[in-house]
Amino acid sequence: MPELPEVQTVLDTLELKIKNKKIDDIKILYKPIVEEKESVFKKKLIGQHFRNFKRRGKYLLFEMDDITLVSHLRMEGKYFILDDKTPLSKHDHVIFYLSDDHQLRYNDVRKFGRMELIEKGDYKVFKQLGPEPFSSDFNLEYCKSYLKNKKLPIKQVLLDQSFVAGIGNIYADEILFAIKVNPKRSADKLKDEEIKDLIKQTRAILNRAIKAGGTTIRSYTSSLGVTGRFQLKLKVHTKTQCPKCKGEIKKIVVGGRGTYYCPRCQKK
DNA sequence: AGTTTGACCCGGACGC
DNA sequence: TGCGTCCGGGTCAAAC
Repeated sequence: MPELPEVQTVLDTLELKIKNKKIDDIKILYKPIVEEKESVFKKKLIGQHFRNFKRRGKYLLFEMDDITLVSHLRMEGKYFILDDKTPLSKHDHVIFYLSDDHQLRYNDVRKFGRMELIEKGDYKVFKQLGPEPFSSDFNLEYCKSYLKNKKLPIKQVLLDQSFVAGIGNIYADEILFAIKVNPKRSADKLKDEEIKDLIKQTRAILNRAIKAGGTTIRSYTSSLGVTGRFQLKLKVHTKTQCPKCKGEIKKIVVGGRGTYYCPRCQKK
């Protein structure tokens, strides 16, 4: 499940591979992935070059000459850059034929990913998104006022993209472990010091993961696809033993999501 | 009106 | 081998 760091890694890898490449043709094999009508999508993108590569939350933004292609990988979306001779694989859904005999292929086992076109600079599709974790908008005042009357478990709030953009299930667990807060703690019960730490650790963990993603870029192979699979060493998520107290890591369900935490280190 | 919950989209993995 | 259930990111509708 790509979260902010993986999306950033995918973006950086694609920038390295296809910047300024032109789209000659497009094939859509599974229509619901693309929000636009196929004819509109093709008409607006064919002939355009990949100029700039940006990210907002977990969304990839490909700025073309006249329009921006927005892509969300959801659970398992991947991009592959392959030459024309490579046979299609089972879950390839959208093919961009590039002008250099290569293809950018969107592959998605679950078919949950989505693509859409927006006019350049028209960010109203992101109006529900909260601040970027690295931006100055994600600060103590903002967090305090957002969390003030929230009775939901803090884990659930971390996953809410309107609070802060880009955090998913894995990093939410890691962040809460880092700040020693129980995932079920009511969001309004975090102390100022803990909120401060939440901001700090969120940035630290995402930064470390992005750095680890750099490894992914260097070791990129076309057959594995541009998945941005992170290399960051996890401390709680999917673990059984706490690296701090050596106690047992528990798995529970919070807000319908599998949640790992250490009952001894993370206070309710 | 604002907040919270739940269904939905899909197919691989897993249990029986 | 086969069937049923679970999982999950984001969206949207329904319920509170």
